[in-house]
Amino acid sequence: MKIATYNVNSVNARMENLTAWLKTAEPDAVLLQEIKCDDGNFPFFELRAAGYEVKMLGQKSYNGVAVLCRKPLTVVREGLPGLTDANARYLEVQTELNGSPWRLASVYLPNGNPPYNNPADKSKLAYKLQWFDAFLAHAAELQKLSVPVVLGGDFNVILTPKDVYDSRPFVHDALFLPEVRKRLRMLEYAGFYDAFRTLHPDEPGYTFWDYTGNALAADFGMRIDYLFLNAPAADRLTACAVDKSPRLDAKPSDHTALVSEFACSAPR
DNA sequence: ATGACGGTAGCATACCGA
Repeated sequence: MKIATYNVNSVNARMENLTAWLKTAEPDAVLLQEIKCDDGNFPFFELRAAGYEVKMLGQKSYNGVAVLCRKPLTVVREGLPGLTDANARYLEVQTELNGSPWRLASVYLPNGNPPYNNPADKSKLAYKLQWFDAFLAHAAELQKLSVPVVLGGDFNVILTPKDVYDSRPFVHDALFLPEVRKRLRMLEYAGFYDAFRTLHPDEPGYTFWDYTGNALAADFGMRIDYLFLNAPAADRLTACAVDKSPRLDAKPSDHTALVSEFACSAPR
């Protein structure tokens, strides 16, 4: 049973890539970020035809998250508790996979960097930290669940220096600031396991390569997309890998897919 | 410090991203 996360950078611009990838990768559930449309423009029928139930939290032009699943989905929450957020960044659903209930959330954390025309502006970083704190508080609540939980998406965090081709250009970047990385470690301390790093302690695991320059060819990547698992999900984890194939397609997203595989039941 | 590249809105160019 496979659960993936994929920042598509516009679901409509990526439909050829996405449907081709769904056919070859055969994930049971996919957490999408940056769908960049509202429900009036979302390709419900095409994804249904590809074999997936869909729940989405959309927004015109920017952001937007969705969950695709081979099995029926129930929306548990749109947005985070205690946070008034104009942006569509969090969608939590309940489903049944391999005959047991699973809780899945598609997460798109704010970037946090200032606009180019105002490098001194700290308001986007403040929003990122506020969003992160609301997310951590909710993640702590989710620890009370006994069912497997997967919190996956684009976290916009380079967790450690080995999660980027070179950390030196990023020391003042909102993806690598100490207060941002500390918050992602807090998610781990709260009992959520980094699926990729749990199984691959030394591989880069990059999930993003910039469109510009020779970033892809030179492998100037970063690991900013994650699947975080509570203990019941981590006990079922059998594999986790970056699938670089969507990034190598024509007209790709700048991110690629991260895929975890799970056994039917936890070991005893 | 800036720009490269791509997507969206909307029709020129501004905003956003990481």
